[in-house]
Amino acid sequence: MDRRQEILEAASKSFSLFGYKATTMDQVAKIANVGKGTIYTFFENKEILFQEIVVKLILEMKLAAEQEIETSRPFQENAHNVLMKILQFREVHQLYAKLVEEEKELRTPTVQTMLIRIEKEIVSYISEKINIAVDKKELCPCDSELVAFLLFKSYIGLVADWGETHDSELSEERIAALFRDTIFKGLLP
Amino acid sequence: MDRRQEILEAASKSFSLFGYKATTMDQVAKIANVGKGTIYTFFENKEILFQEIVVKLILEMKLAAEQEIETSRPFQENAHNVLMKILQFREVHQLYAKLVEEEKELRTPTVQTMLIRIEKEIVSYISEKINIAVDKKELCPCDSELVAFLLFKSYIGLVADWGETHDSELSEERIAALFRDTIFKGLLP
DNA sequence: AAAATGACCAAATGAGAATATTGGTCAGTC
DNA sequence: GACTGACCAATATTCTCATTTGGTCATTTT
Repeated sequence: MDRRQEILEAASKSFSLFGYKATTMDQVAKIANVGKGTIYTFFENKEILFQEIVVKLILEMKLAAEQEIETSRPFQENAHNVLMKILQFREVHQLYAKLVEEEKELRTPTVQTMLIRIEKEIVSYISEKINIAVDKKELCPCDSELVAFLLFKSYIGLVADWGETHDSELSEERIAALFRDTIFKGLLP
Repeated sequence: MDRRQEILEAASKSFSLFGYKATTMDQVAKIANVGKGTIYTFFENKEILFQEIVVKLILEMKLAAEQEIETSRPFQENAHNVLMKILQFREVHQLYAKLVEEEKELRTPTVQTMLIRIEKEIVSYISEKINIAVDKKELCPCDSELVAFLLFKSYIGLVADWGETHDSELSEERIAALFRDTIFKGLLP
């Protein structure tokens, strides 16, 4: 069997279960049934190995997002579904959730860097979708990069931070209604 | 002279200069030219003393915000000015800036609690202003609490977090334009 | 000979004892 | 009776030393 692939799977499993810092190369070697040295013939170091796994995570997330899109539906609805899916991904996907947790508690710098990379990817993905919608005249022309950033940060804020200052969680309908009445209303032609 | 007042000023100075954790009661006593025990005749404990100072900070901030408001101008403009003022306050005001820093680096729980309190106060202040604007038919009726939260989180995100993922800072005009074209455009009657 | 291995090493980390500081008290001073 | 600062338990910090870790490379396996 492909040793490289086995190592990737072992590392992915360990990162998902214990996080970046708590995963040792010895452990990865053991799970992959491989000598530790072998890992280094395929991956320069721990961080590079991690990077490759994060790239896979990003692809997975994009795939999950893409599945939420139904071209016949209005942009607003697709955008809402995609953003909610991504935020749900953040909580449900083992690896992503673990990294968010590690960043909050441990502040591992490598994890921090990688999470920023993921966020950048998300924002640029949304930005592309906005550009497409603008071309199709579904939206007014706008600073798509900025609007994407605004949407992402707003959704994160409402879903993840609202609980910090309020007792009850926000319902998805209330969030959808807010965006319908504010940002999207402003963006429609 | 008023001993209570002297203690407050000394504590305020020390909190601003060194943060909450690094400020010792001995130090406050020394700065205030007062025996340590005296502090405890006016304030139950360190946290209560801190609270009182934070309440003052909130008042100061509300005052600064209020000065940005010119009733003859449209809501949008006032809101932008108030929010920018608050964010500037976050960076410029010695005590507020120190607390934000301490929260980021040290994670002092007391500071965390107090910052949440300040944020709550800001959001509820903006929420009130929105309600007034709705009454005056300057804005559509809306979920003012949510819209205030959205505005605050968005502004914070754009001013404070944009730099994390991008090299150049956002200009104030670009921010203003974004909100004009999105959220506010949606809120206007 | 090419690929895989695991004993090995310097550097980082962790445990935990020893020490110093801190928030808070209260017997005594003024 | 307002005020003080030596005092105390509890927490925090520093220091030490043993362990663990990422990464290498001489040796073994295929």
